[in-house]
Amino acid sequence: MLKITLPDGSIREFEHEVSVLDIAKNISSGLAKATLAGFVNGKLIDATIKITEDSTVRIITDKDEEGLEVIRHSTAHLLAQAVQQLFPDVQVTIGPVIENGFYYDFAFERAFTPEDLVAIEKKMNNLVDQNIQVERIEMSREEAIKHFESIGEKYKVEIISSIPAGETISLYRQGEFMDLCRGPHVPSTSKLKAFKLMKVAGAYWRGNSDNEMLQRIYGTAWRNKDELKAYLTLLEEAEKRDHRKLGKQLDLFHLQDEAPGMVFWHPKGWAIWQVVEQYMRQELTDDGYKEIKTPQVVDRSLWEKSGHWDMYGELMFSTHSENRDYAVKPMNCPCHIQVFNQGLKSYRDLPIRLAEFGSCHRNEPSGSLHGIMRVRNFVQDDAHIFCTEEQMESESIKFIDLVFKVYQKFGFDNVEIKLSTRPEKRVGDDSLWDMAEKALAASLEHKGLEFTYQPGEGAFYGPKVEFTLKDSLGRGWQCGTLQLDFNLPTRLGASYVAEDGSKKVPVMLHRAALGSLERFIGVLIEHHAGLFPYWLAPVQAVVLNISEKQAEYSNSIFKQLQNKGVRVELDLSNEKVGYKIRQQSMQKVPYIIVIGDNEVANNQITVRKQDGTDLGAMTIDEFIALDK
RNA sequence: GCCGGAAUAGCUCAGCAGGUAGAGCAGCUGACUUGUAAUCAGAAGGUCGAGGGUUCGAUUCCUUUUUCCGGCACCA
Repeated sequence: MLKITLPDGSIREFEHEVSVLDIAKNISSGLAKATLAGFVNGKLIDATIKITEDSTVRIITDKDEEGLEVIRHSTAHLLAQAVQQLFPDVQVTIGPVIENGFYYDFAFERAFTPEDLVAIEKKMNNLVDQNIQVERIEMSREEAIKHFESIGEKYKVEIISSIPAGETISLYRQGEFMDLCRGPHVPSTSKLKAFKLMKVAGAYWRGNSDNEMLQRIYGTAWRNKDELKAYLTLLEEAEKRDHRKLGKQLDLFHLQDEAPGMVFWHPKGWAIWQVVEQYMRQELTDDGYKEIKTPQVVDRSLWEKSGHWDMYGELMFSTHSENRDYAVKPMNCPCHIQVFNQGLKSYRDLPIRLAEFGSCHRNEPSGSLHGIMRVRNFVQDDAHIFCTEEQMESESIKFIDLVFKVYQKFGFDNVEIKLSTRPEKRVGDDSLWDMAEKALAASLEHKGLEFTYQPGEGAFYGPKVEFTLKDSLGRGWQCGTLQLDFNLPTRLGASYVAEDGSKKVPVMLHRAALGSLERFIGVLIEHHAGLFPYWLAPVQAVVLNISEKQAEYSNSIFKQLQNKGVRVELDLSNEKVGYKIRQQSMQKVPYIIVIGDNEVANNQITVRKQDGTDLGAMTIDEFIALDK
């Protein structure tokens, strides 16, 4: 007798061992049809595996998140099967689930073409129609190795060899195709109903750039066609919001061949920049920071002392003059320590918070550049806080508060937090790392914030907290950072006189809320799809006349608005109103002010919002007082 | 940096298989003096990313190179 406990607490008894699928059949045929896998005693397993002991069972269908994962994973296998049928020379490697889909890496003598993708997808659909059963097989390590060696799959052999001894080696067979896999998988290929191959790309074997490059095929997979369609629509929406496209359309900035990864800001883009920078400057002042400015080009010896030359020498722009080597600063912190080091500091002076909107250059690998999101010349809302060990937690907390306040102001309220700990290549004693990692975790916990650890991802001088904000399309952008550093102050000789008269090394907090302003403005563009809120809009209003007769009055309105601090433009061009409104609407100007004979006669303005709402006639003061 | 793709007028894009380029919009000129998302007409606009090669002839083929795009790797 076998007792199966279901999520609602009910217990079903069976004479013989049963699979999740059997249990589902016992409940209803509809459920059986929808069954993809099962959650048995806390473990996700195949629907067809026999359960031999009393168990708690949850049946997984496509309604469950796990169900969708299983679908995606099985679609990756389907892809591999199709590829092997079409290209027998291909070796299969790995095919995991990723956000929104999956990929599979193949070793192939050439790259897949878009035409290949079409053929592969067709073959996949064909395999779905054949409704091939998916079967789990367990093997000993030796058998598995022998099997994959016999069919020339050397990557699989390598993977098996890296599976810890004692772990079960499982394979999945669908038709003639058999893949090494932990599972679980859908019971048959007919469960895979909505997928699409997206793109091909190169990817290093095992993610290591020393290894050979494989051919990766990306795909997306969903529960049904509607979900697939919704996802593809989302991608289209994202494409429309692309900051590179909008940057051109809205005349915000440009990039050109002569300065790869460095932005030419146009008046409108720079207007946004100024709003963002001035806002941050105000917040920093309110929070007790002092703004400074430090040199752009600094002698190599400083970077050697700081450790940057060793770590990042290759990625720094350097120059020389009169037998001296210089580097263009890739970050502000070593210079900030120089400012701190001027004059004797007492514990009474701490914390000292030094901020700088300093222009930094990093010679990022060519392939990593991306619009204004990843550039070689950037400015951060950067600051370094010098404090005592006692102060580091309260300073961290203070900064965390600032980050959330600032993000809120820009309209982001979904923030993810990660804590990156000591990397392999690092400077400083482990005892210092212990202390720093603990302090960061403690301040996050103090704020009651949830976070995940990223082991080994910290900076070479200290651990870091990363703040990733989610935009209106749900995409994540890592912007803010908080790093605790005991090392650079030591290396660069920073000290203060403690209460007992001894000299101590201050703790340094590296912190930025927005991160690179270039990147942050890129995120703002995509988040708002170019339709900036009034306070950020580069042009907040445009005054346009209906005919030449109102030119003079329009000009005086324009002047008055400008005097009241509105970023306003004037359009007196000899065009019809409809045309002018269309032009300004496409430029996404929040308010269009139309001036005709009526407005002149009544000393008023007529206001139209970007979305077409007509706010009617009003005075300038009424317009200024509008809740925007 | 690595794999793959791309580069044509200010912008968006055509240009079949080698015979020195075409559209729409913008810009310019003129007419019209306009009431809420495109008024009409005319003229003009290009070393086809850069260098080298094959060819009688190259935007087209080959090659080198730069930049961009999609990924990978990297991201102090």
